[in-house]
Amino acid sequence: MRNSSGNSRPENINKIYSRLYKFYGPQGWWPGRSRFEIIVGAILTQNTAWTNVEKAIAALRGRGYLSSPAKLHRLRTEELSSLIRPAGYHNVKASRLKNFTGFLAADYGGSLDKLAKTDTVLLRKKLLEVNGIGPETCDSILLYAFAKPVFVVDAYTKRIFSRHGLFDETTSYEDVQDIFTANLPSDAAKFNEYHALIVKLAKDHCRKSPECKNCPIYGVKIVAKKVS
DNA sequence: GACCAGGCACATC
DNA sequence: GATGTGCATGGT
Repeated sequence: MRNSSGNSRPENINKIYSRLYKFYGPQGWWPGRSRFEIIVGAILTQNTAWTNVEKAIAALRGRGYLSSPAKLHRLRTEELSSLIRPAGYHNVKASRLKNFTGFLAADYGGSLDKLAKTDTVLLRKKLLEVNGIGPETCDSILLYAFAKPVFVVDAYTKRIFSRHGLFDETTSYEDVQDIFTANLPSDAAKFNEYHALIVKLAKDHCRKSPECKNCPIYGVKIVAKKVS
């Protein structure tokens, strides 16, 4: 059986980006009206379809709770949980949202501007210490809310690029991230678009049929220079 | 009615 | 360190 990781057409990570961008065009991520909305969305979308997240965001926005982190922080956890119910896992996510707003209040006086000025490496470390913020949520916040040049890895990235021979499916989050970072210019706009394009590709082709010949990277073996 | 969706924490071995 | 499990709703 011929699979899509066949070695007939080797291309590098940067070239795959160009190919996807030409095929799909700009994706306009992240869908959010403010930095805080993007952060809330990043937590709510954990293992959840975005259409469900939109309902929860709309409920919060309609009541003015997304106008400032402090406002959301003052909301009772039970009520917050009830408002975000459509996004699923509403009890854990309500706690996670309040963990973030609590962290912001305690360490940055509730100021997203102050947080934005923090050194990226330090900020990443601190965000990962917040219960409920793991690597993908953390990096989504850094990239999409604060335009930091951090590559976001998700289940789609692993599925697609392992299928095309770039790494083994069991490769860790950090190792996958290092491969992309080492093979692309450190450009937040490009990281933004690339991750969004991977999600688009996954939804468009690679979930239902890895053998789909209309896929823009069908039959391509993706290669990378070694991570030092 | 099964399966999946832009994860994460925690228990257990 | 690897593996298993709970968390939950809504679309296909």
